[in-house]
Amino acid sequence: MAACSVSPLRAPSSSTKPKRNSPKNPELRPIETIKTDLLFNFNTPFELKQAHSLVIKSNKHHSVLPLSRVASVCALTPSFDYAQSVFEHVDKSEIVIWNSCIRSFAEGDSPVNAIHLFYRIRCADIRPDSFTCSFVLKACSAARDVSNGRIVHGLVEKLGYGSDLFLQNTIVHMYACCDAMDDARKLFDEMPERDVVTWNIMITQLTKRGDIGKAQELFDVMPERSVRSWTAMIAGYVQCGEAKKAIELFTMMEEAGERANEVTVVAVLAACADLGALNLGRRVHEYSDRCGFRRNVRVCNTLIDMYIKCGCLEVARMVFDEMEERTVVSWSAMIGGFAMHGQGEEALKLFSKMSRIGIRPNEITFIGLLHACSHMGLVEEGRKFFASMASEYGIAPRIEHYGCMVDLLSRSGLLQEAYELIKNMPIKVNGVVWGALLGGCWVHKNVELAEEAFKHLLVLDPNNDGYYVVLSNIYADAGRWDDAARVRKLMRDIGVKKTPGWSSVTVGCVVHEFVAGDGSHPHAEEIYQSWEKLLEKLKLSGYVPNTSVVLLDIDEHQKENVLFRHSEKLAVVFGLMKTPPQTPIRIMKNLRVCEDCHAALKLISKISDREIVVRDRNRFHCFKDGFCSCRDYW
DNA sequence: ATAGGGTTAG
Repeated sequence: MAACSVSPLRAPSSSTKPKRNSPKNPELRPIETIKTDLLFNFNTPFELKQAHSLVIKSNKHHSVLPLSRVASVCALTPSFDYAQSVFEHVDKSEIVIWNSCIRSFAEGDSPVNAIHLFYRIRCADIRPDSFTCSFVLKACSAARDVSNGRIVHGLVEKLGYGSDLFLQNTIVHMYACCDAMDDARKLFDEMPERDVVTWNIMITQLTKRGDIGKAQELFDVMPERSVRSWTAMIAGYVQCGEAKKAIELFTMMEEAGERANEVTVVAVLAACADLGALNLGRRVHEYSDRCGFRRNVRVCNTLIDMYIKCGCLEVARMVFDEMEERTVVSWSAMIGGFAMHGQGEEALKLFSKMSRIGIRPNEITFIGLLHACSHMGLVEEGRKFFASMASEYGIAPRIEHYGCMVDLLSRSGLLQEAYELIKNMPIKVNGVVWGALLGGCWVHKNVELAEEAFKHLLVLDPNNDGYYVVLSNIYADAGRWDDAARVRKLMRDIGVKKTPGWSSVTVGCVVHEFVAGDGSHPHAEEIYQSWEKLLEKLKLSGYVPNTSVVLLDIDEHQKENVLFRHSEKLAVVFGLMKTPPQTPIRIMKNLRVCEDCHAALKLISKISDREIVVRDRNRFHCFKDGFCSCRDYW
């Protein structure tokens, strides 16, 4: 294959034609072996010839499948002209066989082979047709090989296929995939004629690059839209974290009379998962049932994820149990879901079941498992899983896994061991890892190590307000008020702003949002009055406001007022007011629940006989009868 | 035989 090494795609002189070599590895294998391999399992020219003779004997030499297998092997061995001699007696034209072969390489694991084969075809002076070009361009996209892509582009023009719309689309796609967006855009702008696919390619590629604005511009002006155009935009908005816009667009799509397909459903469900939009999620679930989309594994996986992130673990489990086939993604989603909901035992049980039936875990499965161990304080179990990643499954732990381990160790009070783990990590430490140690230092009151962790955080992630808040809390807990104040001053000096906390609660089909201290809500007056009444009952049940979580230099009374306006309190009061008794209240919050709200919510669940499900930044808290599913360990 | 969306974690 090194015969013509100048440019793989230029037509060669005859001297560069590969020679017909004798087999390098003529190991003799009994013919029966080849038979049982169904003629397709050969890799040396010698085996190839044996297989060929079998193809002829079995009278299959007219079918493309064994022939393109023969051709594929030739592409990787020095038997190219032998393959050609095979094709001489076939009723299909030779280029058709090569095309099918290039295509299967282009769509397989090693698209580079498609490019190698194309080069051999050019070397043999065989004229590519437009299909050949489209397949090899597809391979260039997959291999992100823009230089060969450019050469094929030139060749397309030279061979007179330049005005073929199919090929133009493929070329635009190729440039975009190879990160040559300017070339793609230029070509797109210059195209005399475009079809809906052309527009869709541009839109999809722009959204993949996070350029949702430009994608929207094109979407707005395109002459006609297909389901795929809508889907690309919806998926694009989900990808860049704008789930609300995604759902708006989905509504518009329905109004335009377009019917969602499996891919649309996946994107919309992902948006519901992000927003905790259970009602829409349920509607899409029913729609998927009616359309038979539940046969699709990805639809089910996304459904599971949606229910998990909307706090409906049981429904997620039902969808999981009803699936016809499950992939590692299904198992990982479910394991991670149990971990997120504080049901570590279930997560581990599911993992054993998964292993028993022979599904190999991937790196994401382990993130769920380590989370589960962390939430249950299962240090030994976690250590074992962590070690088994490399030793049993050949998966190198990534930074996220180290983060989980540091979290597990430091939450369990093994702060020194966690610190050692960080110091001996074979990969670069990030803020999340130090942040996990800092969190452990808060729980276990270790000021010195907290200072050490914070030192690194100040370098790695100085704009993250959470770390200042935690360190300040640690000082406050230790009675070191001056130091706590110093941290707050440092925060001001650097210009780090505290992320405003918000919570949302769903009432009927409407999501109501509350920001901490919210006086602007239309029902603010009503909510505050309700809170005062609730507060009396809370105090009778033993609630004592924990003002230490308020890090402002104000007096106790003012601190209480700040505390009582925390967004999750406003949201739960509103939920109690506006939803029927006994129904669960579902709340979402952008930050972690503070200690005081956590204590209050436990009591509220008891006093008002309600299940309160709170989706935190990290996990779920399910408050019921005065207890929380996190067992106060979060 | 030809081009364009999608799942788990962070």
